[in-house]
Amino acid sequence: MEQMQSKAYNQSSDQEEMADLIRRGPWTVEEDFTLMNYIARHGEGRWNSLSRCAGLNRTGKSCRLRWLNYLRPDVRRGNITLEEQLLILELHSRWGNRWSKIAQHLPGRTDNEIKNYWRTRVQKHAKQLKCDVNSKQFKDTMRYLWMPRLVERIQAQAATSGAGAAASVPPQAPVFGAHTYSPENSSVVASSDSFGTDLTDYCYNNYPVNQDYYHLSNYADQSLISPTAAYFPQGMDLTAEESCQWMNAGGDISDTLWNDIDDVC
DNA sequence: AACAGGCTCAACCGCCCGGAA
DNA sequence: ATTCCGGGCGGTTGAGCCTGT
Repeated sequence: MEQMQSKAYNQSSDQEEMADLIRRGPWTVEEDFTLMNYIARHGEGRWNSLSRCAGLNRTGKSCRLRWLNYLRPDVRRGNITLEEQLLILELHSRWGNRWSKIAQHLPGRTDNEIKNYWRTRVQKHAKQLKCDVNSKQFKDTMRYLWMPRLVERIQAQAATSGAGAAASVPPQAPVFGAHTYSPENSSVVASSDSFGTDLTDYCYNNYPVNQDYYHLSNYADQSLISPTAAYFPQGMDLTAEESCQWMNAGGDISDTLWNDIDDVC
């Protein structure tokens, strides 16, 4: 650690004096404590002066990042849930790499965390499929295979969790109007924003209160019972047959994808 | 047990934007 | 109108951990 921290200092001659003052690299417990204490007493913002006043030899940016991504009390860490994964896929298909915007709809998750999830999990699959993450091919795979699979697994999870989970469903379980989750009513394809809005609003409103309240089974109707039927509707860019052909053409790749989807899910 | 390769994620970088001076 | 500064954002890096051999 000592080595790493000393290595982290700038080493150019002109910057030597600065390097003595400005620390970089991993934060120590003491620094975290100092930052948290200062923010508790004075609030956040004006990060450069905050850093100075708090006696932290860090850049303002570093302090801000540490606070927002790690120290903030409402930061949630740990595994991204199935529901969160689905939401990320959905929102990313709408907004692209607007991580902070996506993060706003996943309470407690930081843009950094979502970005990392996307890069390590989602991009990995694009790589395995030998296609670009922004290609239509990969987006179709996500839309027609990955996301339905996620919904399927979420349902299965809800079913196996049994009455206990059911009991935690809020009295007014969101049905999201007449909308069911399928690609055509997702804003990915259709102009309607209703699914995304409803879903994200629901997540935002309920997730911080009780995680159990947030599960997609509540707004899934019979169309989700058979994802393959529900997800390859008429008029889609890719028909079920085309999708199957495309996947089968991949041979091992398709098997790998399914396995990976299960792994990731 | 030791090693290599892959993966994760905290942290940094560079760019951009908006507001104040 | 211009410059400066704080803050936000997406992209990238690399140390440490994990896993397979």
